[in-house]
Amino acid sequence: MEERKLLLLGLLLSQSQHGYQINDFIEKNLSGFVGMKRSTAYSTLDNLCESGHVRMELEQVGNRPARKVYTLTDEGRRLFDQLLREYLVKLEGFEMPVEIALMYIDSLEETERVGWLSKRLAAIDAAIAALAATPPHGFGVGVDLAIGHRLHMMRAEREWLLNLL
Amino acid sequence: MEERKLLLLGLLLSQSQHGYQINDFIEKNLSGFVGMKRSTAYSTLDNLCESGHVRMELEQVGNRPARKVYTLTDEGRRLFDQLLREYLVKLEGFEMPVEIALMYIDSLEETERVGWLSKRLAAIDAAIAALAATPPHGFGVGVDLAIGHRLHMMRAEREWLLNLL
DNA sequence: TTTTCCATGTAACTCGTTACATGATTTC
DNA sequence: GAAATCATGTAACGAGTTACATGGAAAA
Repeated sequence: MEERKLLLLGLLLSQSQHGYQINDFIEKNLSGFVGMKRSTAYSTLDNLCESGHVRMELEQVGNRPARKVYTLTDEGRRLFDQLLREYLVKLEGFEMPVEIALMYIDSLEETERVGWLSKRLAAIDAAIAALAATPPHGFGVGVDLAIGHRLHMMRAEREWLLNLL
Repeated sequence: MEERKLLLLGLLLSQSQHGYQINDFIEKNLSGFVGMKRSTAYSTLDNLCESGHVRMELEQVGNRPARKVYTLTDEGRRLFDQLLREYLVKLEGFEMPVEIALMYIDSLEETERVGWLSKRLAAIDAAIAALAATPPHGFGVGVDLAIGHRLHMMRAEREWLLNLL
């Protein structure tokens, strides 16, 4: 959850926003990069509110369901600072499901082995192409940096696969 | 869960084993690579038993708690084959928590930014050294292949960090 | 007028971890 | 006699997803 919290707190750094707005931003600008679902954002925002890291105000527009506008509090800013540093050094995420499969790859025959690895290669190529095609957002240098990181890691896998094949 | 199932089914491929034995093997040979906890293994084995993918037999040795010896069934073998192929192509695990932090890295001042990134670099170096030092197990080519993959990915991050700094 | 967008949620479920509990046996 | 090892679990919790539910407003 802490990871999602960091994401949300960060999005509230620059401006107060309501839940839908945040989800919208994520979907339109970060989909394919961040995989947080709508309901998760809503309930994480609730939690942050309960813990006092964000403040919530209702905003009525016409006859629609009231918007819940969230604003970062001082404690929220402090939590952000802490989580940012924590995740910057935290070494997690290197475990990849594919590695479990690789452990047992010699239970496949040569031809099939090559076939599935090639399939993986094609999938990675597609993912790289998709991510590389997303335009820079002007949201900040950091986002492009983060996407650059992801691309670098995917290219590394690609290289590894090619070498194996 | 499917990922853990693949791991356990795979360990039962070569021979029937009881829970403690499996946990022991993982701890002694795969710790630092696979992060599955003991209770998780026990309950996953239970599930596999209920679903008929493994068969369980009790084995009494002296006065101790009976060993539960698990054996792969035909359906279990089929599940293994399916999961193996599935995870071989599945593109997941590229999301890394650090990337969320990277998105917001420009909220740190130059000096601190460099400091934390250097810390990460040191942590990665340590992790690489630890993993590279684990001896080959003779368990199968696959395990070394999987560890090689992990090492490759960690070195890729290291490279990326160095380039950034 | 039908579809899409706006804006929120809840309930049920899965997955996994943590901490706890038990009790015999072997080793120091 | 104390500590580590053998061998199993359960209960409670946390995090997240899925599917479902609502209902007005704008656009096609």
